[in-house]
Amino acid sequence: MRLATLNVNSVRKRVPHVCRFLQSAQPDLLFLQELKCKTEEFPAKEFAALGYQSHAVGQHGGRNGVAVLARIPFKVVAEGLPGEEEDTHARYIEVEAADARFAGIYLPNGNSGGAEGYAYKLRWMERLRTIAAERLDSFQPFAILGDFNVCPTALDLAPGSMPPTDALVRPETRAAFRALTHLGLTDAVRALHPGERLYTYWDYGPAFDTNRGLRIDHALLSPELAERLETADIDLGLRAMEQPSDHTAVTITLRQ
DNA sequence: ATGGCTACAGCATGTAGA
Repeated sequence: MRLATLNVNSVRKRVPHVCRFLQSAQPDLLFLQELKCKTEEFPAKEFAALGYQSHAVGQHGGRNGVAVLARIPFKVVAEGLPGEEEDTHARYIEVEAADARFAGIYLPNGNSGGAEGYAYKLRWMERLRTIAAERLDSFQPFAILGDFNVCPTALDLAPGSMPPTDALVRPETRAAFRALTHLGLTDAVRALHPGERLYTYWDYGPAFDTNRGLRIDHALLSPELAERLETADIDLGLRAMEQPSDHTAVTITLRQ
């Protein structure tokens, strides 16, 4: 089974990129983030033509938005992250497929909106930890894929590319990420590539050519799925295309 | 340390991204 995640930075601008990725990587499930469109504007037909059914959670105002594309049967079980009723951001989708639960997330960046913007990010991470704990307590195979907006360690960003006060690397951010993984979730890319400098995001401009990037897109696996982990790879070709997203895709394969 | 990019809303720039 193949699972993938990609922050598209506007899905309508990235239809060719997503289609190329679907055809080359052939994921069973692909989670998208930063749709930047309303639900009804999601280009479902283009993906259906390639054999992928989809479900989008869009948002008014051209911000956020998450979706799942699947070539296997799936059922959407959540379109938002529980814990804050007044939270209208489209940042969470959860599906049931292949006898497992998969969450696709777009975790808040946390650099805008001042202190409240960062506080929202930390609250969101705590809400995610709560949900992850519930899923793990029920012993259902579970994974979280998406744009976490967290560089977990110093190995996960180009040296000197960020001030230590940035919301992606702040100690409180990293502690919240560890609180999540310490529940018993495995960082798939890091598990198979220990010690390697790998990035999933490069700023627009010269950053990709000079490989000054960040590793902020992750796949976290419950023990049942981590035992089946076979490969975890980052698609550099997708980021090298014309008019790309500033992120690229992470793909993992599970045995069976 | 960030906006030198990019995208969006909506029509001039402001906000956000990371």
